[in-house]
Amino acid sequence: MVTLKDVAQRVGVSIRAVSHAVNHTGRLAPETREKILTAIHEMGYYPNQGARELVTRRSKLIGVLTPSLSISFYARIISGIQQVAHQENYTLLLMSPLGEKSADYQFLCTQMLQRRVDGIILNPIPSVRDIAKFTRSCGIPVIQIQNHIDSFGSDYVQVANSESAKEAVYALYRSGCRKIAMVSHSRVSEEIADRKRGFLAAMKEMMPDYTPVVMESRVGIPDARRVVGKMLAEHPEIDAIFAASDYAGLGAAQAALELGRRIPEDLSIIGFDNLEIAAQQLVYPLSTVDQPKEEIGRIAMKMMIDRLNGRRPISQVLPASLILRSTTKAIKKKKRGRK
Amino acid sequence: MVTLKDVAQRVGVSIRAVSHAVNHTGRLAPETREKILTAIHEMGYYPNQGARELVTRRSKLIGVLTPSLSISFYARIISGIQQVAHQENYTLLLMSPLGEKSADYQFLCTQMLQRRVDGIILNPIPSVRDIAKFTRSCGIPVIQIQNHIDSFGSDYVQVANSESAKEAVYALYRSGCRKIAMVSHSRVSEEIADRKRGFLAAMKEMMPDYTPVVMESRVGIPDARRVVGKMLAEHPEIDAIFAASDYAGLGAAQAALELGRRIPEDLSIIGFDNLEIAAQQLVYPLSTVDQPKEEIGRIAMKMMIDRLNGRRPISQVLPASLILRSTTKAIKKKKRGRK
DNA sequence: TTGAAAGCGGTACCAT
DNA sequence: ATGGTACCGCTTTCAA
Repeated sequence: MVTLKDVAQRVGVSIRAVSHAVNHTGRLAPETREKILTAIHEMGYYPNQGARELVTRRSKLIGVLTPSLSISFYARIISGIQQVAHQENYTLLLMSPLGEKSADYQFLCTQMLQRRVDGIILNPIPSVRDIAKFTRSCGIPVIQIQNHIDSFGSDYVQVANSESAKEAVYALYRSGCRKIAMVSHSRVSEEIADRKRGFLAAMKEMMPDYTPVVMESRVGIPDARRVVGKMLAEHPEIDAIFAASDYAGLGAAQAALELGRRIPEDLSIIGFDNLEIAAQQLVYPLSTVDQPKEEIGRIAMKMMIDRLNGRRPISQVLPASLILRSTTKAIKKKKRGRK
Repeated sequence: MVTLKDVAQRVGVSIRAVSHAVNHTGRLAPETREKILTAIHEMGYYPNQGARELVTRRSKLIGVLTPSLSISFYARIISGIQQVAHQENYTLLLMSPLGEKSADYQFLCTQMLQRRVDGIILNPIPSVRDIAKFTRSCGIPVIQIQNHIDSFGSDYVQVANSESAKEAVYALYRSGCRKIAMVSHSRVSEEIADRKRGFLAAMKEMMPDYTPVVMESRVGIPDARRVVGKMLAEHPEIDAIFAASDYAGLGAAQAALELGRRIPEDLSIIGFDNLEIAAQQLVYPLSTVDQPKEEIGRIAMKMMIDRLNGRRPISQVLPASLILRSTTKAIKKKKRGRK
């Protein structure tokens, strides 16, 4: 590997001169700088970040902790993060645990600490609390996505869960549905709870006398399918389901189909997240609430950079938009129709 | 951040002692070591990898270059890589380009070089050749996944593309299909070409007198759908399609459905890759050739470690297995039926 | 404008 | 068994 010193010797200047040429900093005679730059190019010199970090105390590395890479949802968020990281010359250390155990997460934290990441962008993961002590102890900034747990500080970006849930209910109502149920998730997280709150509020607003059915499933299509199967058997009057996630929505669709219900004529479904898997259904592409994933990522990284530069970023709650596909009926009324 | 020196002062030993305690190396009195270890724990000391790298010339960082994170296929491979990286205490630098431009890739290479990655695991990406010069010039080992382009060296792991394609054709044949067509991809890559070779060989073997229809689409569902629509219009006799990828398979299914064909009665389809999106179709989960993605990742990383330790790993061609789901008819004959 | 030199946090060699 | 110390590649202060 060619070093600063090598370049300096070759050009016949001091190490310092080369350093400043690389970083576009300090005062340097234009001609000297020119000579150095061409030498750098010729010799294929690349500054050693590790060495740099040692003296500047900044690794230019951002840890991104995510539950699983194979969920396209997070991949899109990461893509957004990447976009602004790229501009600002930061490198991402993408970390996701092998299993669910909190030991796995501790391992990831250890790795991030050893690499001296400048900050951490935290997607919602289980056993979040275990990690808090790591990040607190070394005092590196954390930006939370979707969650905002106090022990990680106050910087977060998320979607308007409650309001979006309301919009979904309104859409269902306008399309003629009245017996609207919800499938929520049992592993309680704040964002899911918010969606449920929004659902209940909207139901109360539109139909004060009706008490909606709400059931809970574990995350994933299979369990949602099981739960919705039971739900429809017990409450055959249900004509629409608002699902706390697209997984739940897809599970609901599967259950309904198995029971011979037509979608959307007999049962309408709206999911949440707009996962690829929901969009790409050949036969029943799912109506859903779209989270602006890349935008979320971009904003999170921008907030990170603000923090790193000593500024105080402001946490954001983004609007989510309804995407009506095949699992909802066309909306009548005056309002504009399906998307 | 607490340093070696801090720990040494606190315990009252030399820096060297602490270093050896951390690395479980060198000779040390058991009691000294014990004292040091507890101090390390109490003080929350984490060795600075950057500093380590400077002297050991090993970053313990492996660059993983991948076309897109949001394709679950690569996520699964990465998961496999992760598993063995974890064991061997390597950290992954996951890199994927923002766009398709080769400038993007150069940027990623620059980042990897600056971080002094010990090696690169290379998934099949466009403009692969541009990258070769980077990796050659610094002479770091490269393990290729799926491809094996000579300019990157001779270490690769891939699936038996040609043989697997043959198996798919046999399965189609045994289920009673005779007019079997193929949808290939136009952006020529060696793996796709192999699948096509396998397809043609099997067809020639089973039905020497029939010249199968082969058409090409761009990667992605929409274009496959367009191409297959045309194909079925021009050749209505076609009763089965072998697709070079699940995207093509899904596009084929969509086109067939639009033309009023029943699946699998009128048209059978087998894809390739076993993507999540193909498995999770509510109504037409796709029959496909499963690539053992995690296994591929694990093997790639193992090969990487072998290289890094001066051993010469042997490149591998793994078997892929047929997964028959809803888009193929039950196989008659003596052989065992659907999975 | 430019060069010399200190020091960042480690490792490893050489004494003791 | 343990301590002292040179040095890895780089930034940055200080003098010239």
